[in-house]
Amino acid sequence: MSCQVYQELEERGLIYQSTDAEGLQQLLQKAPQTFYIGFDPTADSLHVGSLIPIIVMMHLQKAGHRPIAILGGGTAMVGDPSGKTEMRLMLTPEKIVENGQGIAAQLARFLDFNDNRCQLINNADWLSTLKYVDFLRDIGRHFSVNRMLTAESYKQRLETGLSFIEFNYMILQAYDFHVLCKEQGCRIQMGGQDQWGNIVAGIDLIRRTQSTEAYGVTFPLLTTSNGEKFGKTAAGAVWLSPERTSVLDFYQFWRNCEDSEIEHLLSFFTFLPMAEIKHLSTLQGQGINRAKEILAYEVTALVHSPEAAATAYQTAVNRFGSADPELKIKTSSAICDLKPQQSKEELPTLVLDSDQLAGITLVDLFIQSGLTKSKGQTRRLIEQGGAYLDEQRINEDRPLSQVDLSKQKIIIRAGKKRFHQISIK
RNA sequence: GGAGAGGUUCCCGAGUGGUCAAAGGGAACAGACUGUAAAUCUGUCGGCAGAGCCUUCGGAGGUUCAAAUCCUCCCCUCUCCA
Repeated sequence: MSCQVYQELEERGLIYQSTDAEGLQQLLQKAPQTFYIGFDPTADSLHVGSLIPIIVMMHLQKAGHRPIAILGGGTAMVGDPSGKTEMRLMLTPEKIVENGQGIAAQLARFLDFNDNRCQLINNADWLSTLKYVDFLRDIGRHFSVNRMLTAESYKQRLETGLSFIEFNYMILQAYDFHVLCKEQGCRIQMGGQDQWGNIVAGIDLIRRTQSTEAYGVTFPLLTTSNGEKFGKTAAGAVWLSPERTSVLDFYQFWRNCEDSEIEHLLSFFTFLPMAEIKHLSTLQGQGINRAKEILAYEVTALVHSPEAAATAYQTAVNRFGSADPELKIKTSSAICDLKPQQSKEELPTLVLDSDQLAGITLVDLFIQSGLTKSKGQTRRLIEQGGAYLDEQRINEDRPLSQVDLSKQKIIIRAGKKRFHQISIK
């Protein structure tokens, strides 16, 4: 099995570039390897953009290799200019630590940390105690500025401006790799496509300091058809934490992907066999909607839980109908064990008692639920016919009526797809 | 340190005294069409009220009946020079 893992990744399109595909394959076949991927603690939760690295780690761990997740506690103090057009806001050390804890908890959902099968290490452990002059003499001497400037990640920034602190990022990341190679025998680094320069810098450093051949792999950068970064929506990024992105919204994010993306997304983000994915991707009309349901269910189950995914699925089916009510489309996904029933539904809910609702207008209600952000925006929504109360189009703003208040719950809707439930105490 | 260019609403980018909440494009949102897709078309796109006010054009002052637009100082970015 383990000898197949590189091919598996390749087949799924998870590999964008590789420093030495053949050497790497042999290495992975020969013996269990330690590899590492860095995560920036820029927020206290990961978002869907980090899902690819996580999935790759899962694939490799399943094949018997040992992942190290590096928390960029030290490098976050500097800020990576790669792939960015502007300098990032600097985070306070306290915030970085706090974010790191959130991320660590999330990673534990995906990877097996037992028996040292996976490690989480904060690079602040060695970076924060570095001595500047010593570092320059031992490590800095191995870097050619001329060479660094040719890196794609810097080229872009040379147009708009690059500060020295960011310029150092590459060296620090290379040093991470050097430390991990020396102390953990880690010879493989992986990362997003924009990390190529940083990874290669590490490999060069290791060759010079340790006379060891190290390897690097990058993943493709996901973009939407507009070239936008994947995982950004109107509401911002799609987060893995249910507090930041509700499970239903998370499910819907995948459910609403573009037709043309379905094959990619299934192969990247699910563990379904490739043969099945190929088949699902060829489906047309309602069939492709079933493929999207499978995608949404699988990813939600992975990130949240099968139960949460089932509930989100049920809710969506209640709202929008099922793409394959007779389960004609074959799949190995557990979704086919679920029979959509009317009863189960879980919408994002706002609980208010009747005092708070007394005299409240529909406009205010929409704002309180978070479906809209301002009164003007809500009025516009109503004017344009996109506001609904219990499936009835709202024609004008009005206070909630006695009839509304006598119900236990009311459902408001903005546009076709965004719902919120108000539960009345 | 010297010379020049510039910082405009989510982004890009026009605007150089009133007709500017600020062109145009993108993104976004709503509607129509659909398959909870894409493309397309239509509308919206600072806030509060409802056609009047408030906040916005790097920051702080100033000139003026009136400033994103003029003046002063400051901050930041880029380019060239030392």
